[in-house]
Amino acid sequence: MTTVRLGKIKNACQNCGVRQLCLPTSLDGNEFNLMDEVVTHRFKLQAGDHLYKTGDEFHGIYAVKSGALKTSGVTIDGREQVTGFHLYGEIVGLDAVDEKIHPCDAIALTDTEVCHLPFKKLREASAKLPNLLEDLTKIMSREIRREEHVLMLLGTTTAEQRIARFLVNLYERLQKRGELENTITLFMSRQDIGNYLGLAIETVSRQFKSLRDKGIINVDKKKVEILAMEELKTLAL
Amino acid sequence: MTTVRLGKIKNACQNCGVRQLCLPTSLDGNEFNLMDEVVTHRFKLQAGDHLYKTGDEFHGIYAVKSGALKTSGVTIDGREQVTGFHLYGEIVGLDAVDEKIHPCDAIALTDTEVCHLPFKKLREASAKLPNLLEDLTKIMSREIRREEHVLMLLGTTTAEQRIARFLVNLYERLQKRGELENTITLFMSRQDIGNYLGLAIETVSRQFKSLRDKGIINVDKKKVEILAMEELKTLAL
DNA sequence: CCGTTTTCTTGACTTGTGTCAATGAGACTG
DNA sequence: CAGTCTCATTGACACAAGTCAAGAAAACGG
Repeated sequence: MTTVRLGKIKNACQNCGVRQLCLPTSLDGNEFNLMDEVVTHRFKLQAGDHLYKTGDEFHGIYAVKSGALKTSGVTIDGREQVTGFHLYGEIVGLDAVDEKIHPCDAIALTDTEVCHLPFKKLREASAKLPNLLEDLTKIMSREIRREEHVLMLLGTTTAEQRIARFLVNLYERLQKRGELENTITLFMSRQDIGNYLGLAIETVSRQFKSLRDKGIINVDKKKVEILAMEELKTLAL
Repeated sequence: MTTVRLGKIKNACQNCGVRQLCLPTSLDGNEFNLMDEVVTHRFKLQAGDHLYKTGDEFHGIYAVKSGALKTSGVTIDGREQVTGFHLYGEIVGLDAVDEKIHPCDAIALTDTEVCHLPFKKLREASAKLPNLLEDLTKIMSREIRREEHVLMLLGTTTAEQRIARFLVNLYERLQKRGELENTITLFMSRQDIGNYLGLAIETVSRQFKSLRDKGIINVDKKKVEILAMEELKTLAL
């Protein structure tokens, strides 16, 4: 549970350009050389490690290269609230650009590799590279939409709907990354799922059981096999 | 209930620079002249008018100059879900930058004035003006944080907490705009509030009544007078 | 390897909040 | 002004999901 301090790990990042970040990049050719200046460090986190903590000074955003992270804030009354799960190919830290202080924790859920992108450099490079600027705004826009999506998910819905939507969403995100198996691995705990979906941990457990009883999924520990995707999607409606 | 089409209203926007947008602007002097090129139109909406609808092509973002808007999407199962209320001084439309299509509706809650900021121009100007670029990223970052805040609000909390937090948040936003009265005007319906907070309209009604019985607020139609702010904040915890 | 701790599951019970239904209060219209 | 609509309030009731509690199953650590 150690916070990774920047600068400690100084191994240069070779294969860490925009293209490999799974960003909606439109960069080509020489521009990549410039981009590589932006990416400074690539380093590893173990499950439970903090990438940053609430209140930490903001130095830049992070591209998740492998593994997964959760971001969670602390509500006014002191409870944890998970605000998102971030798979590889996604970006974390965009919520800190404004105030220059991280408003939430980012914690690795499993062994995870991230690339650090100093935001100042990114901005400077964006001024020279129109395409990069476009990418940057798109990435931020996408993050805004992602959160809106979660908001929609949390509106007045049943526990079953939330769990179903959660599974479908996770499946689709993994599918986009080329993972076509029907079995998805939950890297997060039941606690995290419940917290994220606004449900008690027991409810999460019961819903998994209920879906299993209906023959829609198969749950074994952190492995969830989707047996009837169409039915699952119907429940998600 | 008419959608305002761009281009129909072509009156140039005089007092619509960044400074007046209540943005965290750091622009000075001549740069403003460039900025004024970015702002194209300023126009009025009546209560119920759509600024844009889900699926509309994205032409730019909008700065709310007066009044208030709600943004709401349609969930997979066809229900409306309010994702935010936007007071004057705030920006709407940032969630469309990525896909170039508006993922939600933006509807005026009262008579509202907005400025249209073509995003392409904004981006082009940002490449020349480092400060503008900084502002743009900050604004987007702030929007991301705003939504995270709503997420935290919707996590496992009671109806009373949600209503209390909603009122405190609204009060503080109005206060930042220099409105120091203890009476706030809800420009949105109970329906919208309930939808936004994930509560049934009846529950909203009952919670208002309950807070009134406790002597914490005074409700008369859309006017909410806060009698005991400290107690309200305690309930919000 | 066994003891300890954490995480997950399952059951019994309670309660907050949604649903249904009826009524009241304004706002708008002809 | 009565008639129609929409919006808000209030009450009665049911049920989904939270809480409490106990036990099972992994994970961890020496």
